[in-house]
Amino acid sequence: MIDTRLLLDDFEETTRKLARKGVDPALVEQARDLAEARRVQVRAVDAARQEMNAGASRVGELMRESRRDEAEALRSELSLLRARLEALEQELRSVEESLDDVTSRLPNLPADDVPDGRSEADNVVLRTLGYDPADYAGRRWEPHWDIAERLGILDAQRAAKLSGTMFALLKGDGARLLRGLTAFALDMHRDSYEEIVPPHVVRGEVIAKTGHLTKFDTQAYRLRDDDLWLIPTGEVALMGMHQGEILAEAQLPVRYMAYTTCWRREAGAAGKETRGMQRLHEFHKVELVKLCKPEDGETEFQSLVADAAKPLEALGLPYRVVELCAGDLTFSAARVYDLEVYSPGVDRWLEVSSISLVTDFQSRRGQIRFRRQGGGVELVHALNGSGLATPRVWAAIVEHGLRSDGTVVLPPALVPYVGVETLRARS
RNA sequence: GGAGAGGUGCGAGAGUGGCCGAAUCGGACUCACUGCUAAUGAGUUGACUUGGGAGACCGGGUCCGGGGGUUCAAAUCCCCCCCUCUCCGCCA
Repeated sequence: MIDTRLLLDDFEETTRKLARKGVDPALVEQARDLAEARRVQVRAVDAARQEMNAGASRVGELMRESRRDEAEALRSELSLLRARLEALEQELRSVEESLDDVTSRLPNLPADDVPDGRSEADNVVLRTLGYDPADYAGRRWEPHWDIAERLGILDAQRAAKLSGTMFALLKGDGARLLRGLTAFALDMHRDSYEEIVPPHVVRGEVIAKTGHLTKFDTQAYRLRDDDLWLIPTGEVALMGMHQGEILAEAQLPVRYMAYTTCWRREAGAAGKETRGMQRLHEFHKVELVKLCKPEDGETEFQSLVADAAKPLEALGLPYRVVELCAGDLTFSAARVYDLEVYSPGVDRWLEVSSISLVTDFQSRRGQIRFRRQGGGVELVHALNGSGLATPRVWAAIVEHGLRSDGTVVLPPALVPYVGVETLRARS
């Protein structure tokens, strides 16, 4: 959530920034009015409580001095005051509820230099690496699902039998390729990120504070008999680790990575772009997250982008870096770069990593803070991004490695991890 | 899953209805002493919120695992939940 102080102290500017993200100014105004109403109500409640507290200690004094009659009289007086106080408190709660309801619909502010724009069409390609259209002319490319089925490393039929559409079942070298990819990515980042194996099932409270469980975000699967949820991304577990904590300045930046399974309901996503490994209810991913001081956010962001790109380069996959325009930014992000890998099989750029600078948006709800050396407590800034999302990278490797004889050559960097140089159909 | 014990500030730990945002010890920070470090002495040291002030700061309110309740008054009494530890059971 955003800082409600911004609504009160810097309303014009905040409205303008949120408008770039497509937020109706009327909603911002509504939030501001409620924030003001809350302050007024807080003052009223505090005044009543002050009176209450003074009266209560006066009763104590009178009792000690054995002035029973006076004490009794004051007690019944305070009894009435208490009723009034409770009414005021009730009103305050109701204002706070409305305020929370409205502010929970306000996204994070975009960073100032994020390009204007309304949709995906206005996103800016910052750089393209390793891609030459000429490389793909003059020969036939196949989508990975066809190649993989032929090689017997992906079995969509049986996955559907077990679990329905948008699930994958990998076999043989396909399974090994997945396992190799994750080990490869984890090794690549081992010096800068601490590897974590978190629980894959978390409390509703934890996931809610990461912003992945709102009225509008119903991606996560819930366990039927418990208030526990399957993580839609490792970010949820990693960001949840320090909720409610005040870290020492010297601990920052915190850099974690985790290889986890991710589960997403992907409601409404059925259809054409879900074939093969493009979009799954269950997939595997190495996630990177950082917590840092506010002033280090942009630097950490750029290095996170570089870190996320490193495996793609090492695997020799053509990719591009896209900066999302203000209107296309995700709800909690101030800045997002997407890494997209070119897929010759479908002739499209597929998002394999989305790197977000979340500033203090998540840490405010999660109360993840740090104490400055000289004193003073502040919210940490948070960043996250995929270090390697396996399904689409798996698919890209299969498509790019395709040779005319139907076999698939693996990138050399991966060979030690998979144990073979070529994926071929089992005879 | 069953039985018991317990959750208090940065840490340890006292407090069982008003004098408690909270003893004491430790840690950290500041100052003094000192060539430096150590030691010693003095002092400071929770978060959030609201009001005043340019600010240093000052006043009010809330918070003793979380949520309800009793009471003029709750860290303290009652109920529910969460967590930790010990023992038993089960188990990869």
